Amino acid sequence: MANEDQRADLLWGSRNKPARPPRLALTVDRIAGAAIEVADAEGMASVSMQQVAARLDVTKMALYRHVASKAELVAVMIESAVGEPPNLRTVPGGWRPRLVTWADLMRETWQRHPWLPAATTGERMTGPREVGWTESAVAALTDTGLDGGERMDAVFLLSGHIRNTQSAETAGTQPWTAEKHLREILQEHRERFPALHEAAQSTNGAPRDNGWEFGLNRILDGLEVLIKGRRPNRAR
Amino acid sequence: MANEDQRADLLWGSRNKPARPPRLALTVDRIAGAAIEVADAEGMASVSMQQVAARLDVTKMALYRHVASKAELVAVMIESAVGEPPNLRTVPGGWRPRLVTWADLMRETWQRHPWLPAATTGERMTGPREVGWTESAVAALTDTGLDGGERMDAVFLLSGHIRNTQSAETAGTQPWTAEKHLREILQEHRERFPALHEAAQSTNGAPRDNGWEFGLNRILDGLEVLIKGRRPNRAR
DNA sequence: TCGATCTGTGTCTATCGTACACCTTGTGTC
DNA sequence: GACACAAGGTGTACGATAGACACAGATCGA
Repeated sequence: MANEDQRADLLWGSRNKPARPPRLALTVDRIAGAAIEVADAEGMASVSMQQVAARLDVTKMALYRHVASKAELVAVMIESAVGEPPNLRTVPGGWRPRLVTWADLMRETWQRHPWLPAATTGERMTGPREVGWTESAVAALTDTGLDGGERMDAVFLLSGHIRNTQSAETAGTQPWTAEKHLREILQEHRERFPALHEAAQSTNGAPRDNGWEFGLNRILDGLEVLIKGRRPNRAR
Repeated sequence: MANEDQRADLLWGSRNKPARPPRLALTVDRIAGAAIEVADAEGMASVSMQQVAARLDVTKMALYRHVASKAELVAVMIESAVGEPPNLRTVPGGWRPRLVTWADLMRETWQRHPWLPAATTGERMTGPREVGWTESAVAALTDTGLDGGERMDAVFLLSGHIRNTQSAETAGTQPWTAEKHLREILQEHRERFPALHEAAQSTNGAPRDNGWEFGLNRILDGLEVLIKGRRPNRAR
């Protein structure tokens, strides 16, 4: 009986709207994918269990069958979004071009998923891919004469710069990056902030990259000073 | 009658527990102060209208008589916590010692209020004191030959480093700063992350400052390279 | 065919920011 | 001195959040 109904449905139109839609099984990957879609489109703040569930046409509680908590979901999102860490051993020219390549790749990834900076803060679970990216960068500094702590500090410095420049979160941190609103305030109180006002004047029209190139070059120059000083014989 | 009761209270014990406690008037400053206390003690995540109100022995809705929104409250907290920006003109030795002084002062402030990094992210209202700190640093770079954009990028780079190293938020960003838990994972998968593992080995026991000194010196060295190249004649 | 095991649903609670209708209380005016 | 009014604090309500827990339907092995 029910069987016959189903057949009739199949014959007369249920192909477009099946009685029981052959819903794809919920999996961690599908959930993470939906969450990433939400985050890409509307930002990390919109990633709630309900939003993600709605996108999968499912109850929010269903997600908890596959994911222990929202924190775990975010962790899976991150691992999925960062992708496989790069292999820099094929990049010629030593540590500096390798770090530049690494930074560019990381920047690309973070631009593709602007929510990554916001998601990768605070105490959280860290996945193998994320650690792999760090491994890549630390490995690029192997022959530099820097000790372990210095190598890790250098990578932290560099990735921190990427975070700061890429993050929509920290973008509003400095007066000149913010809205016109703040520019107006600066204009209005220019006698109170003369150096800022003057600096802002002499930079109008310049293509702003949030200080990305500038900071990257400063950091690498600073590392180079240290590294050259560390192995004075084979310098260059 | 009621009057007599009150008098009796006054005579016989109400001095310790007055019938109507002479509650301090609610003011923006008192609210911000209470909020800062909560944030200092329990972190930014615990700063809710109810928590703050409870500390003042008042309903959460009472706060809205003095503050338009939570965002505004946070803005006032920040302005109050950062304090007056420093005057660096008295610091001798040129731009570099001035920036070091500025960075140290900023670091002190942020250590006193560990929630500041978390609070000063994202789109938000910026107050005059906060802008004043930036003004200080930009002013320190006046005679360096850097153009306006470069001066601002340099300050952004430096303050970003402070944010990254001071922030409890980004502290867990790198594998080695995190809990033993992650250290164990690193130990367990050491064949997968050889460079990280080796670097972690050769740094054990070293006093960790989250890369603060290292990054500061690299950034300043990098700036020095640029500045010296910018004014080759009066180099020093 | 009959359980057992998955997997998704529905209902519930606590907490969040905040809107809105009160009520109380101190103050200025007639 | 009575009274109206405004300022400031209270109580209730709403929608959104994360998540606990009991249940229902399907699927699969014995």
